[in-house]
Amino acid sequence: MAERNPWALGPSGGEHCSPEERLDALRRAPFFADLDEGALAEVHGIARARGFVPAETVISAGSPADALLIVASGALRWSRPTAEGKDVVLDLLGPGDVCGSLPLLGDARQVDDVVGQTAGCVLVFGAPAFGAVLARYPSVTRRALETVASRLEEAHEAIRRLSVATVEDRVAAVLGRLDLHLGRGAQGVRLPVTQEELAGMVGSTLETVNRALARLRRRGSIETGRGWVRVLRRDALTAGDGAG
Amino acid sequence: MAERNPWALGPSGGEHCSPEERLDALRRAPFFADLDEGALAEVHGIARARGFVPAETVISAGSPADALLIVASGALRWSRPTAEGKDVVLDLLGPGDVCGSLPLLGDARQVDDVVGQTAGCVLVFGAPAFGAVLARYPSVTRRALETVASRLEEAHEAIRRLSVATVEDRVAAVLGRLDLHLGRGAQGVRLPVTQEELAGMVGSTLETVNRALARLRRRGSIETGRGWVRVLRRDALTAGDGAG
DNA sequence: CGTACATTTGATTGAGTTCAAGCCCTGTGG
DNA sequence: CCACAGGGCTTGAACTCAATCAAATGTACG
Repeated sequence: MAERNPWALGPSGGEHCSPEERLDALRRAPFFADLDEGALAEVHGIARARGFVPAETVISAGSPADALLIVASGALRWSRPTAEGKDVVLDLLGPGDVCGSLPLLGDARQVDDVVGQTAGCVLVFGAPAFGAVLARYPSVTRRALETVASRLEEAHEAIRRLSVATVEDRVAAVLGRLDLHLGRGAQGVRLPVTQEELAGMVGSTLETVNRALARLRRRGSIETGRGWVRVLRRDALTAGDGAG
Repeated sequence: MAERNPWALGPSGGEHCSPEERLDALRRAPFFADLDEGALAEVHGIARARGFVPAETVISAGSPADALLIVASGALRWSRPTAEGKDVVLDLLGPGDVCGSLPLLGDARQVDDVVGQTAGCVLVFGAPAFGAVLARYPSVTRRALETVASRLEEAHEAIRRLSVATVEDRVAAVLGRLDLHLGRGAQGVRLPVTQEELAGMVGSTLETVNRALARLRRRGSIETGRGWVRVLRRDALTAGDGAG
């Protein structure tokens, strides 16, 4: 198939991103919604850039809580390790999304793993750097509160779904959200997820997810391929998810 | 059984709480951890008190997001309505806990129901009142951020458990958390939950929860009765929950 | 003392996991 | 250019946990 993969490694191997991409990420980050261009440039100066490739660990659970990341390009997978080794994927993160924790925010250790889903680049704030931003721009704290509150809301929705919906409904819901989330602007992008990762996201198994995807495919809602899923009709997906 | 029920209605029908109880709730609320007694008294003056009885709706999903509540006494049930009518219980709230949403925090409507679990009393902040508190005491925003972040963390843990643990493990985990949460200080309090509510909390059914409780009871970890559960050995409960 | 509601227990059914095997695509190295 | 190997996808069959359906028993409270 001769389709260009928008997540493919760039010429530089994908480990870096341009200053424009970095600034754009800051503009999209809800944290900084109230800042003007000058302030954004200043914040940009405080951050450090770091590239990553697929499967590269960017944050590892148990390490000190000393980094806050903002995704500039590419996608990251945020997952929680379990004793049995079956990681639960909590979210996929795209440009403008935030992850990581800081002592400032009440955490001592990172609890979750964050690894590269595609190649890309993140902006990294250390604790002192982010503290400086908070002190200088009080609006950032309020925006951060909103961001976390809306994440909490999404998490509650995920809990509700895990409680009442079937695997097929949950797969559909996750695909709809990923499409909305990672496919900003562009409709019907190939979402870079394997079926195993989807299983981790809906709390199920590879095989069951495969069967659910097969039904969705037969129904014409999606297309699938090796390592990707394309959502054809987002509305059809979210129709039967038992939402309140 | 001749045991006094600590959640029973008081002489006044439980709809009110004393000024001391209200101040105590504010002291326990993480939001106000940085405030001194003078500031607390001032905040206390801004809030309005409201009593509730069991099963009374305090916040109803879909209503305007114009109230932030802090529990002063008693317990509230925070649940999310589903299309099928099977409410998913997201948490039980005790003294010092916060719930509700405000436009300030990015919400337009309440998404969840909050109803009385026992009798008790809450402190209510309207949007302007809470805005005034935020303006006067900036530390409150930061504390609020910590609070919401820790809630998010708990929600992620719940997601992980729903994904990998059995119903019995989930029941045990929820009981452990409720005991820690609602039984502050006093060990082995009768937790005011029915098995149906527990089912809502672990995403299961009445009957399955009953069988799980029976096993835990046989094992000597809990005692149960009509409308309550007592945790005897909290450590024994959390042993097998498949935590990472 | 009866009524309403919570709990308990049994039988049945079904969605989903687990185990097992085969296929297909892609990248690699001869 | 072809063979091969690894990873991801697909499918089948047995099995398991939990939901569902159906009573019966207990218990608080008017």
